[in-house]
Amino acid sequence: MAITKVSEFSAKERKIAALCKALAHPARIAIISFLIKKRECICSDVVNELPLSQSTVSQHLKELKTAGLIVGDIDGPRVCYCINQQKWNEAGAIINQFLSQETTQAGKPC
Amino acid sequence: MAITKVSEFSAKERKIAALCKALAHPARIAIISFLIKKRECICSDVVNELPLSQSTVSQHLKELKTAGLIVGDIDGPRVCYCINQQKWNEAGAIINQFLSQETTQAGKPC
DNA sequence: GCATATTATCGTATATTTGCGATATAGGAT
DNA sequence: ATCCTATATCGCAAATATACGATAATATGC
Repeated sequence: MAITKVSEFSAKERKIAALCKALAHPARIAIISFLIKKRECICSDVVNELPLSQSTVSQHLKELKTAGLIVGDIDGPRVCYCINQQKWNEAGAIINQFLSQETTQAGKPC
Repeated sequence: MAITKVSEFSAKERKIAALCKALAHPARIAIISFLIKKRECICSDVVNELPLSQSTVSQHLKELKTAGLIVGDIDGPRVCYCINQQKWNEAGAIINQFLSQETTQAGKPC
């Protein structure tokens, strides 16, 4: 790829793309769904739920955490994960604003 | 990666992830925004708009087309691109449904 | 026919992602 | 201290994605 051109796009464009990227793998969609359903759970619960190894799950969790969508609270030897309510709502608002732009101003179907 | 585990997830999870993946690059966000604004345009218009080469833009357009989000209509030597209204709306509905799940049933902030 | 314009595809280089096993780290229990 | 459990991280291999130049394909104009 030589040099990535990501930095040449606007902050908004990069933000939307980054959020979508965090959700661009079925494992991460499944993790989010599971966390919403269970409200909170530890890493090993997720490992039991998904067809992936512990290290791979840990990686996906890290990506979601880096994107800010989930939080991990250390609870003794365990880590209790849950949705970051505020960031989740923000992300939803940003993505939905993009998705719900009006596309039918004129009438030409191309 | 040895073997990708994507197929072991549900169709719904894969669908959401695939749509997000199509939107997971700022160039593709910029293309969609541009198409919405201009209503329709040819490939070279997009090339002039983005800081990327013609071949790279063509690749991004192909990904968006494969995801079903845009359509390319051949118009002589040109290709006129525009948003696929129906698919775009469907995609918005699917993603938004996922994003707007209720996350505050109980009260524990984790 | 030939030249030009527009777009797609090929080939290639590099970057990133995905996935796992092995290992490290940290806390709890005995 | 030692063992066990739970997570994170490292190292590696393979798959994908990003990017570009070069080339092919297609349509138009001459």
